[in-house]
Amino acid sequence: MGEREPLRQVLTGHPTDAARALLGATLHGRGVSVRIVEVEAYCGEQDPASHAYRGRSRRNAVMFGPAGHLYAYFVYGMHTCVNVSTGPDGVASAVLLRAGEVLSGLDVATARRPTARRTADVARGPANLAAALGLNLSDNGADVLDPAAEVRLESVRPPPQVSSGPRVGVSAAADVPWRFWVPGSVAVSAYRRAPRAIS
DNA sequence: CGCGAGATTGACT
DNA sequence: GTCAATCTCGCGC
Repeated sequence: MGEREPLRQVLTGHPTDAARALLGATLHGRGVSVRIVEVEAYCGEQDPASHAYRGRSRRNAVMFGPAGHLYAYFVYGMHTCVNVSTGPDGVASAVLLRAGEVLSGLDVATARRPTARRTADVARGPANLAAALGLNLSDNGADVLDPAAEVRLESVRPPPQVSSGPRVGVSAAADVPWRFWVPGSVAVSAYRRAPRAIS
């Protein structure tokens, strides 16, 4: 994945390649910018852990669309998490944004995350990342590669190293190493196996 | 430090 | 009705 290749083109490829390309990228939005340091790939209809595994629905429709759009979903009755859609139009896949380091707007982000005790925790964890940026379900479908978008992604420089391992908290396909992170980042989530993981 | 449980709502079996 | 791509707090070692 060349640095000069437009981000949209990389995201239109396989979600695991897109996931690696998203590490180190900057997500700007609503007064806060974060450097993405942890993500997970979800391979749509081929992937039992993906929301799109059982086909298209109202909730997962964005996963079936073109790459570079936000797929925001609500879980556990209280949290919003965000993905970036990947793959060509018509093929479902996405990359979940799991953690970021706050680059600017720390005061705004901290106000949105009153329970975070340390700076590293402000955008650590998928629901916390979404909260820090002020993202919610109304952001579903937004094009983050549109330069005029309120929430936008900027490819900067890929990290020197990327680590991979099993995805966090998924109950299916628990052995697939489709979680990617920047080793050494303080904002990377602690790995936690799903309670009812199927290995 | 690790483990366990509660919170709380929408989507889908 | 069941389950969920989570977070936080409290307890025990």
